[in-house]
Amino acid sequence: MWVEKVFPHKPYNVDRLFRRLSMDPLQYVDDDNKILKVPLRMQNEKGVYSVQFIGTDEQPCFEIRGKDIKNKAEAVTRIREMFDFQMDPSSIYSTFRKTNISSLVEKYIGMPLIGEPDVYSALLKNIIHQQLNMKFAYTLTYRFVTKYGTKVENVWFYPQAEVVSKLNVEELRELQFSKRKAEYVIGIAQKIVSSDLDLEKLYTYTNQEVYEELLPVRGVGPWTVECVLLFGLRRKDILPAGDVGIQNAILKWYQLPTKPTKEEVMAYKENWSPYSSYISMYLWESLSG
DNA sequence: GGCCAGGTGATGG
DNA sequence: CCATCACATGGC
Repeated sequence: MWVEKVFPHKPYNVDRLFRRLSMDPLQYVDDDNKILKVPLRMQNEKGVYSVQFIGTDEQPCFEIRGKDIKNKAEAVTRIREMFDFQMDPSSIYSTFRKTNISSLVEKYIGMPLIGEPDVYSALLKNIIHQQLNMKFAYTLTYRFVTKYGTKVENVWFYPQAEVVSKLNVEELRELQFSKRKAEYVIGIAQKIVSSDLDLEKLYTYTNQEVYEELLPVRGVGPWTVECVLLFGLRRKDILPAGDVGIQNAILKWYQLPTKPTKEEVMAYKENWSPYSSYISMYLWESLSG
């Protein structure tokens, strides 16, 4: 067993981190002891790591624990990225200072970007989440992962493409997937298995290149690409302008007469660059408190 | 009961 | 190239 302490910049809003993860029934969240457990695949092996908060917003500190010492460096790096421990709230704040949405920023500054463990999990999850209310989206993902994924030490791993590629539409229909959603999920997995689609190389791509790579894939539209960029690749300047939740949140915070269109949302983005992903998180979070 | 949900592809002009 | 529509089902 090894332990590594990490010290994010302050303020790090740990309550928002735990609150958001708690919405997902697949997450292992121990709110009383401020412990998360994280599933990571490394060298094709599944490992479970614990992340415990032991500081305060003003003096944030996390302890990361794992078993196998040979994976320590990579695990720590990936967990730092997943929970945005390198976040620099003062740069973010000074960017958002100039904008006219200060009440939102004041309320959520210090909330981290919260990533998925890997790009395939991010893609899979966001396809399942397309066009569903959040409650049902989480339920559907839960059914899928608890049926086809793997549980290690009470922590769920999403199934890999090899497993998903062998499913058929009918069995996903039984979980209450739509026919088309089932086709998307299976078709993408088959593309990955046949090497028509390589998600690993996306890490080195620009945002534009990621669009060009993913948009032609059946089942992947602009919203899904943006969610993969934000949650899978952890890009900091993503604002999913077509997202109905973002649109509703902007409607509310700017007290607009009607819900803004995608183009109208896009017009806000330059004010929030290069950190618009944080505004996206704040806006989503503001819909549930 | 009707409208909406952290969309997308297919269709028809 | 753009507008419209079907898709499935839960949540409220």
